[in-house]
Amino acid sequence: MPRVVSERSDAVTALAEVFRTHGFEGTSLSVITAKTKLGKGSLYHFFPGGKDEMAEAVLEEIGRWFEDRVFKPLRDEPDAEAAIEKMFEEVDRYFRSGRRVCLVGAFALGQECDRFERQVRGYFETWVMDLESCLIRAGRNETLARDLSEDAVIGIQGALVLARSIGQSAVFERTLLRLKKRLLERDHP
Amino acid sequence: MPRVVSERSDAVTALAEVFRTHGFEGTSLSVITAKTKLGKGSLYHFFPGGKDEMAEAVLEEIGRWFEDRVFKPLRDEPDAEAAIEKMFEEVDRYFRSGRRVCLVGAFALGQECDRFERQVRGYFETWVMDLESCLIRAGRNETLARDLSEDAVIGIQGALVLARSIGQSAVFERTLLRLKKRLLERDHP
DNA sequence: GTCTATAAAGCGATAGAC
DNA sequence: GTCTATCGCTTTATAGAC
Repeated sequence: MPRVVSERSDAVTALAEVFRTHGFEGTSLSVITAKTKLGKGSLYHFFPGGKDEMAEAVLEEIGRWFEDRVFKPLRDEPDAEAAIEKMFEEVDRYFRSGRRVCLVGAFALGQECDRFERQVRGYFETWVMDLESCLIRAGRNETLARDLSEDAVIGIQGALVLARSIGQSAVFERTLLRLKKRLLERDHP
Repeated sequence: MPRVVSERSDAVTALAEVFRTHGFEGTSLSVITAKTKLGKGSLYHFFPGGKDEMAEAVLEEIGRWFEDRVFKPLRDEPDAEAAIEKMFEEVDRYFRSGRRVCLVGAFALGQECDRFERQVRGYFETWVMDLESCLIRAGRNETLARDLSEDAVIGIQGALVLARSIGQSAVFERTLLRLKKRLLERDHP
């Protein structure tokens, strides 16, 4: 049987899925060892700080993923509209059409919001800011860009809540389309 | 010193706040006894089913509150636009301008979504459906009404996530205004 | 109804052998 | 690096006195 984890970075990927599924408090070391096939010895070797350090590593990985695939393109891609299209593609893929939850969003609603304040706040602030700058580059005025970017990030997070609640990934897909249309509309009211 | 709780219904109100603050998994009996000033004996007298039954009672109370203050007016109030105005007022007050979290939304993002599937699904389905019927009563066509109502519920939930993340209740207020405007716009594109 | 005492299990974390 | 054993603590839940 192949090992699931052979280095720390593999562990982080597995941990992300566990935390997403069970939440921070609901994730016990025993479910972690079960899902990662790593004993406590190895876990504490990789993450001396225990569960907190594991969650921090996961948040860091998530932050890096979004930075590479979403935020940086929003800032740097010369074609602003292409960057927005790409954002929605990546988001849809990442959240598996709404069947996967946003760990940062889930943390935001719980006590984890205080425990990991820096990472949670950073994730959302960056997202809104970079989308805003992209919209400005696309020719929107600043007020509208701010409004639209906030609205889009809010819409994605809210859609994840609703899609999971009523068990329809169609809700998520529909919402992404609506948000994209709103962002790309040339002559917005 | 006055007792915080003297009947089951008082306990439920206190429990709601505890679950909202600590989440389901993060809420231990010790924090419950601390916040409700009720010993384990009384707790298990009121809720023989333990924590699960407590959370169920809380969800029921939340459902009833929204039914009375939000859902029923959306269905029955002759003046559809007044019902929508009322919805936003009640929502803003209930969520304390975004400083308070939606327990049902938080449950939706975690394992509690399976454990309390009926209540979580019911809450959101009712909300979307009743808002939809209200919009139709206000003269919207069915497709648009469906889209707008989903968009509004999503927006509220997403705004709660974002407001808590970046610590600004202004985000929540701004979003409510934007959503209300969108719902009440006479000639929507 | 509310209390105290207590059970049984699970928790995060550590130690030390290998 | 990974294992097993174990620590000390907290957890949910129950029992029985009052």
